[in-house]
Amino acid sequence: MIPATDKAERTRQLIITQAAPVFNTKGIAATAMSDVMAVTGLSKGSLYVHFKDKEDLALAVVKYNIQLLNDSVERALRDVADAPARLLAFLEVFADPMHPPVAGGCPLLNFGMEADDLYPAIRAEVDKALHAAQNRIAGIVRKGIAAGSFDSRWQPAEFATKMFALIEGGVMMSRVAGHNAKMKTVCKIIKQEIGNHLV
Amino acid sequence: MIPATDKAERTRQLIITQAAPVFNTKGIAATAMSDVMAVTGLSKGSLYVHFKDKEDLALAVVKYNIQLLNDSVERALRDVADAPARLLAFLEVFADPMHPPVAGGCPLLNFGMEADDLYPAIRAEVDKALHAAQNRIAGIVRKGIAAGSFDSRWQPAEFATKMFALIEGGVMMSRVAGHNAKMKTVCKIIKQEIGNHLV
DNA sequence: TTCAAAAATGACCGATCGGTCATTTTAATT
DNA sequence: AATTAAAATGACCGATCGGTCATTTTTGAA
Repeated sequence: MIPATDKAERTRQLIITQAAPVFNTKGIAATAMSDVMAVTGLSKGSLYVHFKDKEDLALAVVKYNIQLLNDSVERALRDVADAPARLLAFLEVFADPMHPPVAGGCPLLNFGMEADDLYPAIRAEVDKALHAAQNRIAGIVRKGIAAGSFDSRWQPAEFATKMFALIEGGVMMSRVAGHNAKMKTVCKIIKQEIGNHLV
Repeated sequence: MIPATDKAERTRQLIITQAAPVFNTKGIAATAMSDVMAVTGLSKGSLYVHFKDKEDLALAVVKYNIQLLNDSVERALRDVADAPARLLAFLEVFADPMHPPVAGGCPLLNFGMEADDLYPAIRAEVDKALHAAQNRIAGIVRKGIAAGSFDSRWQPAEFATKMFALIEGGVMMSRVAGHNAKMKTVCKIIKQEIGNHLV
């Protein structure tokens, strides 16, 4: 079929965008197709026109939530030029876990922990995004070194892992606590770390 | 009733210990009471003699998994006297996320992320354990300072949050990746950090 | 050995699960 | 306006969900 109409694609995107916060909040196992029906206003049959099964929908939703997160990062980095400020802008995206940029919280943390034993395709998608996030940080550090902002002995990849592990650990603690106290500590620590490597 | 028999308590503990790895691996939502029947060999009615509903069982299982983790930590710390070695011993408990001391992985991470939006009682239990873990680290640092092993300007509580956030973040990354590479980096970073504060 | 209380059983319940499909509605091309 | 292929519907399916309960079995103290 020649795509004479994009109705299908529009409906598919509607389902994904509406279902995204539900999956990211309740989790995959606890989200029923009836929840997706309720939030989209579509019949069950229609959902299965666009997705072959629940896991297929879940994978699309995971990808979308990850893209929302990446978009938030890119938006925060836009118009920020120098490397130290860019690291702070990246950090700011995750700084308030109780009011996260992606509804339901960090999808890497949420779906990563649920998928690691049960959904290999989703696990792989999260893994890819985790590496991309660390590469984003490492790239900023490298540019900062090249621009003379950071100490050239700083290890970009190692710091990227350190910073992102701190962020994810801090987000988890704050989500469980129900407030941002631990995340504030983590942010302070990361900022000190950055400050220690300025030239 | 005077506890004329401890049969009930023994059965209750059997259910908890057998169900613990199932819940910690599959998650609460994805674990069915039929799974617990299968792993315990008990009838459904018997399960409901000892637990009023699934969430009641889940809470007991969460507590048990957390205790297993705490026991692993205490076992690792036993017979280790000086503070720097005790920090390393603590770290070692979490150093191999693909072969964790508690079957299914770190229960604080697993249950914390699943419970934060859905199970308030379990969330509170995990929160308590997260604070206890950080206090354990902070206490070791304080003793190390008092004993003259660590720089007295080191902030125990802040380092405890830093170390535990790094650990949990590193565990998450390694579980999602399916190997321990990121956790190895995290361990190296924490060891450097400890080394930097030796007197 | 008796006996009462507690534990264990398994059939059974209504609800909900993920998923299917014959039918109707919609939409774009002719 | 007619045609046709795709989208949407909702009743329906068997399986499984969490949970109940009348009955049987086990237990331990008397």
